[in-house]
Amino acid sequence: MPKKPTIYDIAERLNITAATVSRALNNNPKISKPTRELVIKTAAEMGYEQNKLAQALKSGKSHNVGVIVPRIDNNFFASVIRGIEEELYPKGYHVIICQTHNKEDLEIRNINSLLNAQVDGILMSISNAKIEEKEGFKNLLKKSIPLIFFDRKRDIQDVSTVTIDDFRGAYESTQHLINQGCKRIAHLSNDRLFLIYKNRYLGYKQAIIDNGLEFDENLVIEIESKISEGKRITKELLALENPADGIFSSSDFTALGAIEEIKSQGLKIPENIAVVGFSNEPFTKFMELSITTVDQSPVEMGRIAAQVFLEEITNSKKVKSKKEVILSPELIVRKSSMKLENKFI
Amino acid sequence: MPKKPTIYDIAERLNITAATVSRALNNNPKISKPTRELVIKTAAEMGYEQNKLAQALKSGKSHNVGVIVPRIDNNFFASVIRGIEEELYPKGYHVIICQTHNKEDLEIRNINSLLNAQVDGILMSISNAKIEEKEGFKNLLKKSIPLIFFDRKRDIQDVSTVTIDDFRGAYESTQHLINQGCKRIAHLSNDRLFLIYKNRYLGYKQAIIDNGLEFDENLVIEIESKISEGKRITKELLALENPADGIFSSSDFTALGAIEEIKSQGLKIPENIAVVGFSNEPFTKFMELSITTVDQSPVEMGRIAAQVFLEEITNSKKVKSKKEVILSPELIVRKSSMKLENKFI
DNA sequence: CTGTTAGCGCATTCAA
DNA sequence: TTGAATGCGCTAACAG
Repeated sequence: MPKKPTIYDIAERLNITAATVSRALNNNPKISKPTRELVIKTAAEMGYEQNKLAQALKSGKSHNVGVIVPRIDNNFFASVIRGIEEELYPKGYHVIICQTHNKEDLEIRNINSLLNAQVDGILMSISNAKIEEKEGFKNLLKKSIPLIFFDRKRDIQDVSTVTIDDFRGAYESTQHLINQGCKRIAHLSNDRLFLIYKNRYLGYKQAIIDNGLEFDENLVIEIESKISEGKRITKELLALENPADGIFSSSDFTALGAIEEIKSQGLKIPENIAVVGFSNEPFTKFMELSITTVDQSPVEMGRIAAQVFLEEITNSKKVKSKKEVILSPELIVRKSSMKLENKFI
Repeated sequence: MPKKPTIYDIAERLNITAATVSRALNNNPKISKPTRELVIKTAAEMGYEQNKLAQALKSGKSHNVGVIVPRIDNNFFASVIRGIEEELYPKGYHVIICQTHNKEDLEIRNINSLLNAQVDGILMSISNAKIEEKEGFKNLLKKSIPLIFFDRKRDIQDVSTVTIDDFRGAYESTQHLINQGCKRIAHLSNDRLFLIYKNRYLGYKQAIIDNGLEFDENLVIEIESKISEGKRITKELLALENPADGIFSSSDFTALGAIEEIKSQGLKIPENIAVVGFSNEPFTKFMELSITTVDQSPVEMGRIAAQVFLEEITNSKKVKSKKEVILSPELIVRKSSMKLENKFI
């Protein structure tokens, strides 16, 4: 394995100095055309490749960004990461992945570890419901590197965010269920310290109220985003004396659990109970009883988050500024909520 | 934003030298306990954090590994990456993600770009059917860093691989279809320059022959792993004068396309045609007509690939050696191939 | 046990 | 336009 040539090796071969080589390779204007061309040609011959580590150490820019998500094998997060990578790779950035598994301490360790690695920015979907109270996070805020939240965010000064309009997504979903004739709609929520769940809850509530239906706090339940949890809680909901005739779930997984439970009890979907999920996970489309859901355009979300990062890194001279991007949700009506008589609504 | 303290800052404060600080921080034995403790305490007070870039430049180890996949928003690859990340993070490595979108030239650029970034190893599932012929790849082979192929591999000297036993997975799938009574089984294949597809084809063929059925090359079709392609080709298959009564697909996506087409023609699954896919994508399980498929334990595959990397990085003094890990596939029988009379086979 | 020195590979300032 | 010198932050060899 031959040692990698450095700019010194090529300088020596050409009887010039490393500085000149560096300039030639970096399109520095202060260099003669013949020299530049000679250097570039020789570099190619010698199989020279820039050592980005050295460059990074010198410049203070690693050209790496860290992305922190609960887990990557989840279509939503994977798609966001896809968008981020696609946007950043052409600009010369690499994407470093960290998973939190929803462990609060692991998230903080991820942050520190990325900071040590000198990432130029961090894009994350948080796992700590009150992340702003953690020491490790405060530490991150003090740095001058861009920090961007996507999807699961908290409102924190100087931290830009990219989300969809969760309130609207929830409002439209609930309105859709009401249009289908539902009168008593349950809401499978999640920890509302996370703004996305809070906003979905608020959108749901507002739609109920705006339509003159009775808002019943007992029909709102906070559970983890798991199929089994959806099942478990739906069993309870169905056992109520006055059961729901519609379910708006803040997660496709709990919606799926709900559907399984409803079917196992011999009830019809959507006739007896209509169901709407959230996120447009692939399985919601492929199922025989396809699930109505809200699309969050995750790839786009990733792209935008990456763009916000690029803007912030560019305008870094200016004062820190916060940018909030809110994408439009798209309600995708499928069989789980489409009652026959209303097929075209 | 206060400037980050370096070991010099803490050395100055303590009236000692940076070398001593470095030693204290790195658990070097040649240092007195009081000094070490004082340094550690002071470092903590000053909010010191190690700059891994400098360490990397000095040591030649970035503690980053590159992972190259066609795309990340695909459950199989996302799960492999999950496994890799989980295995490597505790060892102090970060995972850098690159996507090829199945573009051969992009894959080569990804390799170069990761090499520039001084990654300590590359784990990849290839997009170039004959990657060994590409200049950029030969270049990578010359380096002394570990290279590991997972899933989509090529047999190349010195390159370790982690795959499942595709031959066996295919053989068992086909045998299963035969057990269900299928006599004329089609195979939706893919570019067989990729060993995984070649082996699946060979396993299929062997099962046909071993069972004394007629092997008909016309029933083997190479297509891209897309739902639409599965649909298109199934339409052709069904139009044959002597159509198939079973389909073994090397991809869940083409299997899904096949199922959609079969159903749209009013045929029954599995009664008229039984279908088996490959990969155990989540949707195969959630569908009403769940799809029989072969599980590749992707998270495990990622973990193993990471372990192979760690072994190679550790034994780097020795000669380069090639390791081949072959995981067991697991046939998961579901409705798409389970004929009623054979429910328990 | 601790200090001194040097260098990883590069880009940039100051001279010439 | 080019060369010489310096430092990014850290570690390791060599002294002492």
